Amino acid sequence: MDDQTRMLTGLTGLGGLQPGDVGDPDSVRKQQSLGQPQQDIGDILQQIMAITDESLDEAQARKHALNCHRMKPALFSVLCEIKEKTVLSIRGVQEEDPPDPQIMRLDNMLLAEGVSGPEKGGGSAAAAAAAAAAGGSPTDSSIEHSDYRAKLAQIRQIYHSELEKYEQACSEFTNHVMNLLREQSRTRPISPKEIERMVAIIHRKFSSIQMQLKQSTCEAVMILRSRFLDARRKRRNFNKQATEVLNEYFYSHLSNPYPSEEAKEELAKKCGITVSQVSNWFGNKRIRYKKNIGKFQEEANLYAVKTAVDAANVSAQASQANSPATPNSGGYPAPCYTPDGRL
DNA sequence: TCAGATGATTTTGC
DNA sequence: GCAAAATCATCTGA
Repeated sequence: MDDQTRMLTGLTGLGGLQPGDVGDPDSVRKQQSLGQPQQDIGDILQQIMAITDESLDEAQARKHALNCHRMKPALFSVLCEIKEKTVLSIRGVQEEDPPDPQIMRLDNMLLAEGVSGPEKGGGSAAAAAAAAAAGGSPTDSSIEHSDYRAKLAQIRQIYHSELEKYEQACSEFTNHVMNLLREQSRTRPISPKEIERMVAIIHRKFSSIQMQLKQSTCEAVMILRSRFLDARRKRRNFNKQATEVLNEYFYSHLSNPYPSEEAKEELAKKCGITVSQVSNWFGNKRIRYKKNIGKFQEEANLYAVKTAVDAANVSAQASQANSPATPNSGGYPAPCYTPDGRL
């Protein structure tokens, strides 16, 4: 059964009209003899066709009369059904979009940065971590920390205010369109489903605008992060005492310059830096020592002597004259050389 | 201003 | 996941 046939069958069911009867004067005449409902449908169609030939006032009056016609709901119902099964059904296939992965990524990032979602220590925690990693002084890091937090709060405020504006605009526009369609549904066949689809289309358009807002916000956060928190930018040399403590450990463990987790923690504590900074320092030191032993020999000797003196002092204090100076035994080259490589 | 030093990050291999 | 190696970005002293 095709759509046209269905429509006519629908009308038949409602008013007794048969397929092929519409537009056929003989059939109309025949239907007139069959009863009032058939005549109604013919009348409605005739009036619709004739409405364009009339003046505006006449057309308005006619439109009103048609709106009040008792057969109108049935006719609109059938026309809506036909629309559902043709144009709208094709659109419907395209509307089932999966969630956009880009939006999900942006949402996750904004959430992680503490821009979207409930206000939390996300950004400030990141700031604190970065400040700690940068190894800056407490005063410096706290200033940068509060500055970063203030800027992040500003971004958050702008983001939420813009988001609210978009949502309000979306809601207003949706209501407007829905009212318009409901109003129009009195004069042309518009089903509730069609209105729902239109609302979905509007929401999609607004969500694409929201995505742009989210993208811009993410960019702003990234710029802020790189400006305030990029550890490379905030690199500070360790203080002299910290470097000495690390060097002492390195040269006194030259055979195996790989401090355990406990040793790293202790060194970090002594130097006032983080464990990962200790790891970085040892990583850099190992590779740079290995690459250019000659350059580091003087330094190695210095620390070897220092270690020996310290050990001797400890021994003297403990009345033990002959304790070993360094525990070196292979692996990395021994430190006690002259700068030209001689023992 | 610039070269070298240095701390941090990224890439690579195990 | 850890370490080596390469690289980056900043600091520092001349």
